[in-house]
Amino acid sequence: MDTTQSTDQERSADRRRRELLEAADRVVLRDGPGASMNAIAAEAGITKPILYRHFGDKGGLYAALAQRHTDALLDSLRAALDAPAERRERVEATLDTYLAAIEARPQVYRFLMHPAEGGQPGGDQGFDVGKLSAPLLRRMGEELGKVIEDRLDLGPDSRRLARIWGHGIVGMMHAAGDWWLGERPCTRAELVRSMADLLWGRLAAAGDKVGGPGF
Amino acid sequence: MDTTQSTDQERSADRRRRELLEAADRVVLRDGPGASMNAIAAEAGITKPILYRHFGDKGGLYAALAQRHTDALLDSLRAALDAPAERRERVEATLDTYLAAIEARPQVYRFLMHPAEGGQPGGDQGFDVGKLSAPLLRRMGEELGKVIEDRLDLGPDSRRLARIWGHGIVGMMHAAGDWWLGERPCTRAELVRSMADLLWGRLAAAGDKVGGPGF
DNA sequence: ACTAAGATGTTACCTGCGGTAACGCGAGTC
DNA sequence: GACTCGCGTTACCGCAGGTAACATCTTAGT
Repeated sequence: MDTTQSTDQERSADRRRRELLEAADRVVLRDGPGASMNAIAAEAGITKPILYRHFGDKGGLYAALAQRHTDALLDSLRAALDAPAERRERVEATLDTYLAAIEARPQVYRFLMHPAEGGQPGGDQGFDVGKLSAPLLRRMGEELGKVIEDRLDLGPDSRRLARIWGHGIVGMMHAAGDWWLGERPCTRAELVRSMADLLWGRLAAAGDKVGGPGF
Repeated sequence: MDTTQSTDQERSADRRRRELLEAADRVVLRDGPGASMNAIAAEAGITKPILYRHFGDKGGLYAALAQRHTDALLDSLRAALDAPAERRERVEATLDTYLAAIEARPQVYRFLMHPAEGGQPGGDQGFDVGKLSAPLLRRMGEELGKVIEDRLDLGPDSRRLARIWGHGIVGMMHAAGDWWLGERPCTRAELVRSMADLLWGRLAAAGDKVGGPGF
């Protein structure tokens, strides 16, 4: 009759999907990535085939799960990036936001950076070289690149330069954050300051060490 | 009798090990990471248990394999880093060396950055947060950190700063290289120049864009 | 009211993986 | 000749991802 029924069904299916995702989230948060489909289904109170009907395969579920977290994190980062402040302050705020996020929920972070391996045997041949690294890194790199291009005046090659810097800075943040999370060699604030110093050219400005090997 | 026998045996075992590693290398190069132990054993003309006797488990084999390539790449990088030239030239040479390596053999690169997932079910609980990212990244970060600390005069916090920068720069190189390898948005030389520009403080020096949103 | 359709859920199974136990066999040693 | 010991095999276990086939309950059509 009216559309309420179809919308009800639609809503029901959608709600179910969200419930499943939340269950999956709990399991991944508890068991880390590599959580089995069986475990996730059990947590959701159902059995495997339902998961497969909703998400196709494990990659689909993980992609859906990853997108939720990625979107959330990207929102935080955009907020820090858009704050009304000096450029250096904004950069530091963005770095700090990212680090705070991975510090608060390392399991989620680990899951986002380690997306399920993928690649079934057969057909993958011949230098495919697609989706090498985590989608989150790519998305963050692209976003930052856009922001840089929008905000900064970089001369003729502005577009190319901005994208390269976007991916580069995100990679720097990621690698340093990963190492820091493992070894905790200093406070978060120190790490943020040090990285900002690097981006502000202190590497180029530093003097050679006296008595160095050969020069 | 004399030691020739034991040395012969030793040599034999060692040679076997090398043969197996080379076979594994071929398979990984062909099938990418995720190559099965069966496939590797078949390529070597033997069966699985022999692999397990030599390397313990899949992680052991992959670790041995990874170390060969990692050592080779690190040697190249050290050479570029130690060249007698201006700092900027050395930085560019190092970046270029890395990019040339991943460009020449993307499958190897992919394998090195995607180390086997690990983590058997059970016991892994409770915020372990170890070995999050690829060992190659860590090693490169540490090495670069040492070089920076040795060469540059960074004031009081020299040690901390150098390590942070080491990991950060390596991460920048990795992420930008990964993205570049996938999309090929520019030449290698352009990428190298752009990254060096970033490290040389062009981000801080750039002017705000006129007509930007709000400032 | 009876039936047809379709979503929702199940059990039971297939394939392929990492990993291992048990056995076979040839070469040296006493 | 018996004993061991390195090298190799077959056959198997457990568990993962993924699927086929069956059961069920709701809803629509006549």
